[in-house]
Amino acid sequence: MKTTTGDQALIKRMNTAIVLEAILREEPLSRAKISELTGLNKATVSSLVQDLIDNRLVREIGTGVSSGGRKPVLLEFIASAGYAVGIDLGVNYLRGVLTDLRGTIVAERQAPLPSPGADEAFNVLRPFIQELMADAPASAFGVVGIGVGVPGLVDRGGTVLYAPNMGWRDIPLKEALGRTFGIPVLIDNEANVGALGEQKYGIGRGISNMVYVSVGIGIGTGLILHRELYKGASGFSGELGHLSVEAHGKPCRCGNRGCWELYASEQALLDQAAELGYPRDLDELLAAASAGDAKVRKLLEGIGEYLGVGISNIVNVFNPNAVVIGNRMSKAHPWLEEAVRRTVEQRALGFHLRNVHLLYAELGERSAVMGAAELAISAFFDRLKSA
Amino acid sequence: MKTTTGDQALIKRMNTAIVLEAILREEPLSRAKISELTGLNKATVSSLVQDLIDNRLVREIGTGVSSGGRKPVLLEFIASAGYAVGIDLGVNYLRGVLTDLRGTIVAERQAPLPSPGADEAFNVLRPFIQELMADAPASAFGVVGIGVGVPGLVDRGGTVLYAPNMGWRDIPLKEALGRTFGIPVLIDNEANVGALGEQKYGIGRGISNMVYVSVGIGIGTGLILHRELYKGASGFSGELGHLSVEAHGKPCRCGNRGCWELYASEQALLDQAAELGYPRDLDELLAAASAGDAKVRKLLEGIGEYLGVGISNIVNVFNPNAVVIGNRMSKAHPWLEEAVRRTVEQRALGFHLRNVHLLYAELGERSAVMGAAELAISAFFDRLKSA
DNA sequence: GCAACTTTGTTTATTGGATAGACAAACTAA
DNA sequence: TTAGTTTGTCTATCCAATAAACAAAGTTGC
Repeated sequence: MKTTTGDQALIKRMNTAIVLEAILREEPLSRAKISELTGLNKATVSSLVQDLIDNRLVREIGTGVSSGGRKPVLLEFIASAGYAVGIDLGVNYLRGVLTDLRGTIVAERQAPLPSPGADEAFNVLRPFIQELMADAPASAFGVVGIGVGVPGLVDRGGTVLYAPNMGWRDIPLKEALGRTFGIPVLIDNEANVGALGEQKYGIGRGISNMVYVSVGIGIGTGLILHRELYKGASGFSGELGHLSVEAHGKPCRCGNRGCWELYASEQALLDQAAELGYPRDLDELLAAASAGDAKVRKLLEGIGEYLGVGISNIVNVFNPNAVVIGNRMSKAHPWLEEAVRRTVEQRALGFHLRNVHLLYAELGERSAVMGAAELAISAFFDRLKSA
Repeated sequence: MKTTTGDQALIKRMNTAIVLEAILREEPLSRAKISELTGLNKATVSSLVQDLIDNRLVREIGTGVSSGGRKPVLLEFIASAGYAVGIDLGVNYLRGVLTDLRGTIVAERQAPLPSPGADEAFNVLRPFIQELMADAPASAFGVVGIGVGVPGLVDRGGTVLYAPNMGWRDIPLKEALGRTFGIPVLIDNEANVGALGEQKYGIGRGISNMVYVSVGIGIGTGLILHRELYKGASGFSGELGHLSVEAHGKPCRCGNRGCWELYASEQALLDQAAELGYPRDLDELLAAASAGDAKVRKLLEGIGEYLGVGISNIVNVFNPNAVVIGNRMSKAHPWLEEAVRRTVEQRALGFHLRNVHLLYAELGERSAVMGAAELAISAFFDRLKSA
């Protein structure tokens, strides 16, 4: 009597999601067109659209041009029905955005993170998020969530199990932020959110199987398989930076030997450059390369080759549609590209090469923040679907 | 008027599948228990069960013991409602089973494959399958499909793109068999079907994320992620045998260098053994190891270590619940186990090690045939669900 | 052996979402 | 002005699931 007939409700939720997604994909759109596109009956579409309008997610924006009969009433998604906070928590910086529900940036902030201690970081993070949230205009749903990308392993409960470069262990970040702000909080690894950012808003838009390689001081990876972030048995996976590419190579702090990131990361580049007397600074090295410094270019080519070695492995293992290189090293793109491409073409299996694209992050330093915001946005849509 | 009310039908199919799966999982089962287990209303369950009985998939097998009231009527799945053929097409052998819908072997056959040419193979394969099908008892659905595992790359359309050890290129095996037998045919890579076999009927029963490592002359792998075979962009993935573990190691025929299978396969073992004057035969080497031959044991330990190197990579990349070592080398299990375990514990990331089990194939030489049969069985169930 | 209680499974009336088809409104084209 | 087209709503109907009542078949305690 009170229960909504169990599964009758499910099919309504499914169809509502189908209608909403059609609008999101092909705005502006009439009811008739939605019916045609989705195969749902016109009456069904009308009813579901009315619900969406009542829920302030969709609005009518006037009539379109006639195609020989009554003019269609065009519908659009109300992107300003809610806002999301995305945070990129770096080892020594903080980057944040406030976006609308479509991922358009409304406000943006940056701050240094002087000390990496968890308590200190939290004391900086709290007002930082508060200020971003204060920038949100009045809206139907308000700020729908906070997404955070962190440089470490995160479990399903949003606890940062281990962030070596910050010295963190078992920091219950999600719980702490959730208690402070009282809205949904989503935490994930920096590479995972970067992957999400590029897949949703960047160069990887719409790609089903994509591997995002975050090349910074270390190498992290985010796996998007079947359009979803892949997580392993424990909720974290894809530590491809610790894929051993030299079985008897240098020992790594992770316990393994010959890990990929020892040969292909920014750290590897800086170490090699230092041996030649260059400063330990990526931007200065890139300036030198730009000015024509042959020794630096040679170094970059070496890094590119090792990147290619690891990417060949990735291609053979995942047979993805695209590999996207992101984070700080993507700035070196012009001097890496050729060596990476050549190495991968030499090493990866021919059948797999056919379908793979080697791409460089389009959002640059914003891959992670945008992905973090996307975490919050998609969690919001998921809640809509299941309630 | 004629359309089955679009989505009303979907929910019935979903619920029917839920009921059927409950019966499959916890036979024998009463209607009341199913209602309790699934949360579906008793009346709904009764109605759906009646449909299943009408469709000859389920039957009543008498009453169970009372728990203080009317005795329950127990239901069971009719495993003999149909049969499936599973074929393991090897480089020089043919292995086949006929199973019922639960995967119980009803008939089994083996034959040599004298010449690996595609036409000759097909001439042997056709009567081979015919004889297996002739062994099927009369049943409601008859033989519901043929699954085949082949040692090569298979595309989504069931064409064998490349089987190096058989010299095959672009052989439309699915189409040929489909035309001959007029029932559904499913073709997949040997390692993929092996993974499926172990995950459904072997040591990996019920495991969500599992990597099956088929160690034979080469190394193939089958990835089961989220309980499903993972296929990449082109429909084939998981060529982990060609994961480079020595970036500057031996060149491989695949074009890469230092591929894992060059160091950890049966071929690697036989080559090393031959250098020491041993015969090129796995069984003889295992007999020697069994008799206490220290040199052979040392060789096996070396193979185990290299297996461990690759498995550490797998663990770090996929964070699976289990890694299952199968195919011919699983026979060497007693002399590999310790070296594999030690190496993985040294090299894989601690957080990932927590949840991973190192297992050896339980079905032995039958992993692949059973997985092939499972391909046909699950395709049959999928057809039931969608029609 | 009987009354009271339990459990199983079916029957019946109701609910709610999707649909087909009719229809009204708004427009084009000739 | 008239005929035809397109859009969107309305209405009657269908169908699967459900709650509640009910019948059938047990058990248990005295």
